Amino acid sequence: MHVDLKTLLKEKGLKVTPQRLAVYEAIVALHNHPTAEQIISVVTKKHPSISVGTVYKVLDALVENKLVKKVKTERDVMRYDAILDSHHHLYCTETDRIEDYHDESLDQLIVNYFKRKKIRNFNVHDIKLQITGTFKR
Amino acid sequence: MHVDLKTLLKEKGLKVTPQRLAVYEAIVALHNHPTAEQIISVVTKKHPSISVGTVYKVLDALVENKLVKKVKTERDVMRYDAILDSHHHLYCTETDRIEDYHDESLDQLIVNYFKRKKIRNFNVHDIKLQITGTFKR
DNA sequence: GTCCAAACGAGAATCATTATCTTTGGCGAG
DNA sequence: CTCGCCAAAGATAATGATTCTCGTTTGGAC
Repeated sequence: MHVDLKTLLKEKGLKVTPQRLAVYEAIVALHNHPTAEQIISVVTKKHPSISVGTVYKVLDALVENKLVKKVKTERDVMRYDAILDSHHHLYCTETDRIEDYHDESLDQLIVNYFKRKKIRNFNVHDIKLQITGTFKR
Repeated sequence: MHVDLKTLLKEKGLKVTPQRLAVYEAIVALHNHPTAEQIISVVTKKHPSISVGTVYKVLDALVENKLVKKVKTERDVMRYDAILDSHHHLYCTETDRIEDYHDESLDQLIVNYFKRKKIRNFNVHDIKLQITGTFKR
């Protein structure tokens, strides 16, 4: 079950527009970190009148309000992700696929580690693992 | 002491050119993950005849041969880094500064963790931590 | 229904990065 | 040391994702 975007937009004082709903739907439907290009392609299929610039503006607005996440890979364009919670990423070096990786006990381990060991001159807000490798066939 | 680039290039069967030396020197001198733009600026100060395209080609060649690393941040252009070993990154959300973070016991902890717990359908090659936060003043 | 800031559409502009094509020069063979 | 080949450099055009501009439309408070 996904949160209702209409409600979230209203809470943030943002207008509910068909364009925003369409873009958000597209991201949810595509899951797995689509690029702006993929999002545009899906959105314009249903709503051919929505312009490219608008999709980018909608994405920015959603990111700004933490309804969507922006991800960047080593050799790639931006990717977007309907937000859920903080998670790690598996990067496949062969196919460029990105998958989410959730692992609470790993998170616990790391949090505990940094509870004991501080980094000099640095306040840690968030830690994400970038796990590169290959998917088994 | 830094490794001698000349030797490394020769080993890889690459030609030793003043342009490659200059670019590599610039990265080493700048440390802290310069952008291509910063590298170009430093390089052309000493060697005004080196063209922008060449710097990019040199960077590609160095990355290709694992003499330099390419890093991408969330809202930024590419950054480069003279390679030494695998390390983690501290990202400052306030200043956009990136610093290396080495921590062998942390690496050990994580390696051990994944030695016990495998990820379904995925062969891990490398794990990097992306630690975001702020530097203390 | 009216109003107006917020959002949109269309397309131009930006700018980091790539590609193309010609010229140069590193360096191994002789 | 000289030659010749081919990788590499130079100059510049092209690309392409993203941003900007500006005139038009519209969500939603009143």
